[in-house]
Amino acid sequence: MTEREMRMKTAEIEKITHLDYFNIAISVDCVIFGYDDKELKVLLIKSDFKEFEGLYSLLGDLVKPDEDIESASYRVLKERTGMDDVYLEQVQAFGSVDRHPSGRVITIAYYSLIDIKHHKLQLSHNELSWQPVNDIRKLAFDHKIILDTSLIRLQQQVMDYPVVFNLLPEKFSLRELQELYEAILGVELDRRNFRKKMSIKEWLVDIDEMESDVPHRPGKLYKLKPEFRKKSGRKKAAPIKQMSL
Amino acid sequence: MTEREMRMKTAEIEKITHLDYFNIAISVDCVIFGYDDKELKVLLIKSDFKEFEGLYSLLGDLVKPDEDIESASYRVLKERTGMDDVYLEQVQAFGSVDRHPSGRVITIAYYSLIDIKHHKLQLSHNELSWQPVNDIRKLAFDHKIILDTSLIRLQQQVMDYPVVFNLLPEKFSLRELQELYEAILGVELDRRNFRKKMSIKEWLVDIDEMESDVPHRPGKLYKLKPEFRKKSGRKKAAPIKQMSL
DNA sequence: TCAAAAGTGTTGACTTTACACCCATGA
DNA sequence: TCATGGGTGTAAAGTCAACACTTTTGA
Repeated sequence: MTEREMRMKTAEIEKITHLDYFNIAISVDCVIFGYDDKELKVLLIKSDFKEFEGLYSLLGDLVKPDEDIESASYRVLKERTGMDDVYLEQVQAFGSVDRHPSGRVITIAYYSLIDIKHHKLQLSHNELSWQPVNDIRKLAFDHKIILDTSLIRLQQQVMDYPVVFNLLPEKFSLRELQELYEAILGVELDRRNFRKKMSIKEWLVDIDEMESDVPHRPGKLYKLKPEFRKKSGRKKAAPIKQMSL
Repeated sequence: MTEREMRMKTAEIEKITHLDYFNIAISVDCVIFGYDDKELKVLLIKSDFKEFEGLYSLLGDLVKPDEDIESASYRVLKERTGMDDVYLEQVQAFGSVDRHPSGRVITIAYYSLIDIKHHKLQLSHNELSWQPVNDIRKLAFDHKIILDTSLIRLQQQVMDYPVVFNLLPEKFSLRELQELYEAILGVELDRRNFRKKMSIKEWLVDIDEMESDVPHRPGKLYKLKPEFRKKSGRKKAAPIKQMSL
């Protein structure tokens, strides 16, 4: 690189920096929750940014000018998990001036609930990994705050609406369901009271099958009644033309 | 330089790569609630967009590149109401591609609760007006949806936290407080049960004064205990250098 | 036969709702 | 003296929390 080229680069960056003073980029970040091994997990990726070397971050991308923000988060989900038709809900926007090292980027956080078993796909590829929510101490950017906020939101939702089923396979036992609630809420629940409450809510249908492969008395299996199967997803991701990266 | 380091983007390069995407404008819109004449009201302005001639819209502005989104909404509030130190809370972002006729604008909605009596200022100036929330049928842009979403959020908050006091003067009677809850929630409440609940919550302090100017037996006046006076406002608006418009 | 979880009801504490009368004030 | 809301308690219904024993299965 000649000195002239070096100077050019500087000038170019100068111009960009200036431009960027008048412009704000907007991204979506997805807090993708899964449930496995009796723990609530979240899908993370090794950060690409030098500034955050060694840290993980949420999955996100810039919003394209011709794409709804909800579609953008569906796109990120689909690109990263291969899954479509998932539960997705906006949490809120995060927009501190200094939250992103390369400039002004306001991000809109979404949280998503997926059945981790349906995934298993492009994991070892990029540096994606499922990590237990409770073990996470630090993330790139302000992603730890986004995660914490999303978890609180999930905990609130879970108390009122039948959303946790998006984290489970279609058929599940009451024990699995209770353990999932316990993992999300971080509390222990009384089994009899839990079952009573579930039967009052009338969310479940007994499908007359039993667990198998358990080292103890098998429990009945249930499904969520179809009328409660709201993916909350009104819009699907637009077809992906090209994989980013 | 290892291959991984090569693959790692620096912040500078990231900035260049994604220059294309700095093409979306971002705004805040404030749903400013007030309470007067036993009705919940919202502060609106005549839209100056041809596309929305005759319609009102929420108060908003573009976010400046060097300003936090929360500060931006404080700024809008201060510019429009002259009030500082108000209750303000983010609702969510709205980002449909076609929500704004003059281009791609993603907006972040905030709702605010103010004491309408402390306002009264620059009202007749621009075309600001307080309108009863229940009478509003149509607004410019997607502002009706933003309003509806904000109202639902307010209703949820009100059930759990002592926020309604931001809509009242410092001293108020239990009747006024109850009427306010009724206006927000759109239900009638039982007076005895309402008073019992308030006394259990222990939010109020009896200031040993009575109403005056009421055409009936005066009630006691109360204040909110100072420890509950959370404006939720961590950040104030940055000092305004120049009035927009 | 042991370990592990399935399945199942009752009681007391607390919360919520419904409801009615006398009182103080201003017009 | 009348109209208006202030101020107050109780009982019944419903919800929530705590708690233990028998049964079924696989190892």
